[in-house]
Amino acid sequence: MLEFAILGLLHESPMHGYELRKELAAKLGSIRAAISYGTLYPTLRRLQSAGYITEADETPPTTAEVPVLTSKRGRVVYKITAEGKERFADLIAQAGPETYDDAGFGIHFAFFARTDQATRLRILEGRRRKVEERRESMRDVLARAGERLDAYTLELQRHGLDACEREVRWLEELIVNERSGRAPEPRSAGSGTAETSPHVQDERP
Amino acid sequence: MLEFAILGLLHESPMHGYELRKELAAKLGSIRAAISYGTLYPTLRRLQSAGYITEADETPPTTAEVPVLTSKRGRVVYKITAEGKERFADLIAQAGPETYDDAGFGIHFAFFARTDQATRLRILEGRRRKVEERRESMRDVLARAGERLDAYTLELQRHGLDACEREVRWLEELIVNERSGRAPEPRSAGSGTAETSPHVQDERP
DNA sequence: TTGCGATGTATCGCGCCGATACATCGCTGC
DNA sequence: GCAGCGATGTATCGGCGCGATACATCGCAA
Repeated sequence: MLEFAILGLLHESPMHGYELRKELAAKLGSIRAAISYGTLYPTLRRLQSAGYITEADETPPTTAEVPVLTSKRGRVVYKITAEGKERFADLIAQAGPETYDDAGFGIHFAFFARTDQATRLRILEGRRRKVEERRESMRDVLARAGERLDAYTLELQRHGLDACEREVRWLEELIVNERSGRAPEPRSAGSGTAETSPHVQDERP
Repeated sequence: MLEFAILGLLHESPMHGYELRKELAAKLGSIRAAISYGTLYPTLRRLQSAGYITEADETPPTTAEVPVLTSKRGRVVYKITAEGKERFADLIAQAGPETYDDAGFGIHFAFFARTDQATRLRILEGRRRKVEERRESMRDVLARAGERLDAYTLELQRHGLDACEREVRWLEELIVNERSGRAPEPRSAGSGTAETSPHVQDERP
């Protein structure tokens, strides 16, 4: 899953680890906490040895040869390879059941701008189905659990049920929009949100 | 974290693994998916060798000695020990920072009926603080990210921000109730939810 | 000049997950 | 009468991801 996110980010521009983590935190802030280094660096290694990313020597060597003696060992910038782009596309296309849990869905959604409309629709509907199942199961618990559960547990279920219902409604909206070919409407999110046009689909480097 | 949940459940009555999983799914349905057996059984083992739980031979031996030859190896029922209850109380009292993330908070909340009021308040406030921080960080992203992020990512942030704001309001309500000494008000959750009175605090076996 | 916070790379132990295997029990259908 | 199927039930394995920790450099403020 993190593999997917990293490939997605490097798809936009080369980056080093620290930067990657910050961008990820910004892009996925609503889904998950910042990625741990204990995950990030091993994953980068794995991606590199799989050939999906390579080290890009940072400084364009023309500027100056000044700092030769300090061995530096500074930041390591990675960039995505052709195989990496292919892999990313595969991961989008496959979209198994793990794509519909909280984390998986969020990450896939965050890269919808690089996902074709049919797949977007498929993922949104899969997610909706999953959240609906969750909702039904919680309704059941709330219905037959008058005695069995204490007041706090019930309150927790109620709050969770509410969140599920909200998410389903949100997904419905997105699905309707998607079917009609529009990108998510800009809506009020500040004052002058720029015209982020659909701009879907930009494969090929 | 799962250690805490298992101890909490066994605190109520002895159970075998499968049952434990189902009860957990019902009690924590709003928080997390059902616990995996790959977690459950090793955890039970760990708890047992730490002395927090023991095997309880299921059948009261008086009923019948009929099935002797079939070696059976059927369900293994566990029950909590005195050390286990102590451990559970410790885990409630400590309530470190991991108590405030999504999973940790949910699990602790689910056992609020066994938690004293002061600790309940402390946990609710810690959680609120954490969600508020998350909310602020997402507001920042939304404010300065007109250009940097695409429409889908923005939509994701908006949905996440909304969820944060709701949770903060929910927590505020709970905190007010808690301060005034009331349990969460029954509210509309069916037709005749029975009088689940506060009934907080039942230590001592 | 000392010290601190941001930037930056890296490892280690371990909790937890999903897949998988396997065995028993009771039901329904042929 | 027995075949198959879904529920109940215990268990292991590989691997992802986390939190803690270590360490090194840079710029700035006290």
